[in-house]
Amino acid sequence: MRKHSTPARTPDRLKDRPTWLLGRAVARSSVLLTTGFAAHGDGLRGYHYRLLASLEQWGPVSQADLGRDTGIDRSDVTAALVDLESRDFVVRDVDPNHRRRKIVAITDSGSAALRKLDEVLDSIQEELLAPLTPAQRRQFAEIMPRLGDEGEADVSPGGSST
Amino acid sequence: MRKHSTPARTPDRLKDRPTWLLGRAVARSSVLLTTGFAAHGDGLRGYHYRLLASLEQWGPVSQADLGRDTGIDRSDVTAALVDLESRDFVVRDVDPNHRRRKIVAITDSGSAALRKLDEVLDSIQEELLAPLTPAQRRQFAEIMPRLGDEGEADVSPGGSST
DNA sequence: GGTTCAGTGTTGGTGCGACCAACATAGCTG
DNA sequence: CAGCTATGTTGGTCGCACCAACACTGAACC
Repeated sequence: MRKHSTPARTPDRLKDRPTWLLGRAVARSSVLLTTGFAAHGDGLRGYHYRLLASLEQWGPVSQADLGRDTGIDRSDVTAALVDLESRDFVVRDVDPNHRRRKIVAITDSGSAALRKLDEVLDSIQEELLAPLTPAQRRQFAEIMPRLGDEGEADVSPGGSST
Repeated sequence: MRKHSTPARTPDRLKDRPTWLLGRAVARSSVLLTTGFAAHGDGLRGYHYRLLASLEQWGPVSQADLGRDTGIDRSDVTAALVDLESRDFVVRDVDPNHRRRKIVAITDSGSAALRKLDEVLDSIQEELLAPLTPAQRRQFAEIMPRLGDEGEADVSPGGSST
């Protein structure tokens, strides 16, 4: 486990700012995620989960499409897939029609790994929302999508997600 | 401006998970922050703001204490302070009682920069919360601190904050 | 009074998520 | 065929968070 990071005291100009609040919440979320993944995730990380989830739900696609679907850069997709392939969670075959293209498909053991990660993630959600009342959880579920969406949203740096 | 990242479509197992929702929200928040800072922030980043804010509010402290206050690692504090000092936003003097220690203090131009950043940040908050009704904003303000706090919270990786 | 010991500032790493640029190659379209 | 676009890959960058090691200081212990 890491050390701390939680500030001993937060300046007034910071402590009520929504961006700060969001950052704090995601910090806790990230702790839960990374420690959970480290403990039961078999060395897999956020990118891996997102890729597997996308493949499981929509079936085989080219790497470029996979990247567009998941919002992950082509180069990062490549790297993560190499990893997943070496674990036999995924197979990549050259598209016979488009010989430059590679069609990626999830394997049975990939699906199994996905389901295992699902359980890990589910327990993390519980832990994350523990401080909230049922009513607050409902409010959370209604508010958050609005903050994330934003019609012409077109960019995105920091957030780790998963 | 960057390119995208927003997934074209999100797998079902992901799209309602609180950790995912949080990640999406913080992604948008981060976009606003980095573009805002890039445009009017004079090359300053989150760490800089946090350090200046802490110094402004609680006055001169040693670097180690600064780190503990802000939750920023000693080594990162050093790097950020070197930066701030070169901009004359901060002065560092050797503590006469503890000659190994350096007392950091914010300068007038540092305070001015802080206030300028405050304005940038304020407008970002507005933009971030734009999709919410006044009632939802109140709920947000009540819910988020609970998610971030968490009594024995002790760790923290990912989240960018600010 | 000398020897441990904790704390301080620095340097140089690591990891993760998100990005960008460039390249060789494969298919089209003109 | 030339020119263009798309694909997978390699190899970078940046921000934030973190860790290890070092030289040094001051204080506590014996």
